[in-house]
Amino acid sequence: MTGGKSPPMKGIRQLAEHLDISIGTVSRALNGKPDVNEETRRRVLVAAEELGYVANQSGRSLRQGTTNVIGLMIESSKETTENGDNFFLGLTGGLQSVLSRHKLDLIMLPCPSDEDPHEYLKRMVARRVVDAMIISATQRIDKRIDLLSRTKIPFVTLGRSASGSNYPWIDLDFDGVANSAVDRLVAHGHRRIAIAAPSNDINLGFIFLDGYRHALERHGIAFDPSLVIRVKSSEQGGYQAAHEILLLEDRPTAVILIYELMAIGLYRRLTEAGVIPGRDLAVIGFREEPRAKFLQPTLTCFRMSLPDLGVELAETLLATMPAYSHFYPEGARNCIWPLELVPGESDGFHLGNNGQRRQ
Amino acid sequence: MTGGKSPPMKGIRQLAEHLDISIGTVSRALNGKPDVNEETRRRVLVAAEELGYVANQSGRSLRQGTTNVIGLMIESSKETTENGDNFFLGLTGGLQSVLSRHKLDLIMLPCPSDEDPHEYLKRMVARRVVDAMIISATQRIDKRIDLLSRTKIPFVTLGRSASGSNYPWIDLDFDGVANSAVDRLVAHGHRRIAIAAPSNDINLGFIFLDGYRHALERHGIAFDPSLVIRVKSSEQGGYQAAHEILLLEDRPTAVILIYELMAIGLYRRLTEAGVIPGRDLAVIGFREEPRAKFLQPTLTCFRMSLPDLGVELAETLLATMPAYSHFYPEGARNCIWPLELVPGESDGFHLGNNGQRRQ
DNA sequence: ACGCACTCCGTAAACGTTTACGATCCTATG
DNA sequence: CATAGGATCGTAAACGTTTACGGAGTGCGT
Repeated sequence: MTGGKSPPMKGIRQLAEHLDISIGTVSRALNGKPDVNEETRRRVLVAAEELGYVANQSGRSLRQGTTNVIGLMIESSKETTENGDNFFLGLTGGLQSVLSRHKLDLIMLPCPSDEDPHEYLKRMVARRVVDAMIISATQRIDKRIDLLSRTKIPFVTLGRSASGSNYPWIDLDFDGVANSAVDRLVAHGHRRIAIAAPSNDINLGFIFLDGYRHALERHGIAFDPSLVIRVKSSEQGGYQAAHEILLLEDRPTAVILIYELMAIGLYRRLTEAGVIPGRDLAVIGFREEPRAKFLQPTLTCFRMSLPDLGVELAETLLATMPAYSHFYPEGARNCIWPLELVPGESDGFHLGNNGQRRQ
Repeated sequence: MTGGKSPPMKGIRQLAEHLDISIGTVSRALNGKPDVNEETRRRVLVAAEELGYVANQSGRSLRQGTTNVIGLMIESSKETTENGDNFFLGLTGGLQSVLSRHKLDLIMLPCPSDEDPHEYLKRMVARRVVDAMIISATQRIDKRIDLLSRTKIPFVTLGRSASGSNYPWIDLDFDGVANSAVDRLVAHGHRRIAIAAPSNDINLGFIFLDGYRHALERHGIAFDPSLVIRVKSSEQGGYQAAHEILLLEDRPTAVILIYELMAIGLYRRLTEAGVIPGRDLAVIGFREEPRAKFLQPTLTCFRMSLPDLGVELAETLLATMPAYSHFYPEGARNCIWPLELVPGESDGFHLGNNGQRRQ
């Protein structure tokens, strides 16, 4: 029933002429400004709906200096691409539930793999295509944070950098995960626990390793550098990790993986060597994902709610934006996001020998 | 070394004043227009780089009526979010490799799960935030196609609808996949082949089933409606499918899944019943994905190159855009994207009994 | 009758670009 | 020398909005 007669609507001017009202009043009516008769407002809204008029974003942005768009930057590195994108999609639901309340739209900005993320971000920011930014995969030292602070673009990062802490970030509780994993394994009698993590450049890996060391310390277990396997967070990395573990003289009885995707490669290499995960080597992975459910034996790993994390990110971001901060007086920032352990079979707890070798 | 002295650059006017050149000339210099001295152009470019000037997108869009942004709409349905997939991110690389050649940027537009995709698209289109659209998950009858055609926004769909065929689309070769799967199973002696597919509303399922029927026909096998299992394309759907298959009186010896994620649920239910995939029931899945590699026995499925598909999509889209069509004179449209079979163990071919029961 | 306050609306400027048009200068050609 | 024409640049209009400002009308109290 709607629309279909006049040319598809050029702009607010046509709408004003059609109503025989001034263009300024139409704008005020549409934007809920006070100085307009309720009856006229109704007429305007009806006509707008009828003719399918929606304000041109460029004109509006140009005038207001604001775009009403929040950008979620995702760098489609080769790894990310392989890993899958349900992480970001999982986030969007929660993000949008908060943003839409303020009539803000979310767009995802995939950084081309052949472009420097810093340059890409710079371009996007300079072009003023978004009002604020959410960035992830934070490096230990990340130029993007300086850029955003310097240009005064509101932002929040998923993952903290090592640099100054005076910016809003949210990070996963890698420390807690490492501690919890070690605790669980030690309680099961394990003393030689390996860890597979990427280079320390990724802050994630750094914190993870740190938590691991502290947990060992807490249990009076000496830290053995040879048990730190440096591999990529991928299937191949997992294969490589298993390979190196098998070569160790005093072979560990357990291994903690920083990423569940590594488990598939690890399983494969172990199986080749006749070593059965869960029985001969306890395995704990990091994140629960649909994929992890494919594994046999099922992987013990950690779960988090992506939608809830999205909500937290959005609220933290809005709290830093002058136009919206009064909605979020707490200004909650620098949150460490908890994860919950999901028991599986890969740590061997389901087997009879839940030996309380706790000396 | 770059930037850092003057206030972060307001606009082209400041740049012009700084150079003591008229604003028009600066614009022409930056945009590579001919009427400008090469020496001045150099000066302008240098100064722009130095001061970190990048044209404001809103101003530019408003004047030119073009945004230089291509939108990839992704609807984050509950299934997509939960399932986890690398599909869209896998596409972006190929898309961008083509788009960046024309200085076009790609943004991903995630439709909120609580908003009608059609309304969402309408909003985005009306606001003129993108020059063209790529939409996916096409329904058999999809209002979005009418909307885009009516408003004359260039677009390409991934997946064809049942309606008029006079628009650019690219679709996966479900027909070929179904045929190839049936051929393979029949060559192995199977006669009772089940298929698990979603409702016919999804055009994908419709075409898949159609290919399946034709393939059976070709081999002189009667179509048995009871072998068509209608379930959701998810893990639960797979479980459900296995359950229903096990209940059938004249149990099929093989099953074709429309989505590899179903395999995990299917495997689980089969294992519960003591039926071993690959030995007692041949299984062929649809799409190769990192997570399919988690399965034991490995899944026979079909592979495609997502980056290449992205390239094809981008080129098809550009071919329909007046400003770029001359780069793609073929105007290639309506392409059916081929897939390649990846042999695994789940179809039992690796076992000795590659029985040539071919009557 | 006058002024004041209030409601409602129209006018026009401004946002940052791009670009059509015309002006200026220079060179070559007659 | 006059002039045509090319090279280079400046001027100003236009894109579609929003919004500060002021004007017209109305009602009310004095």
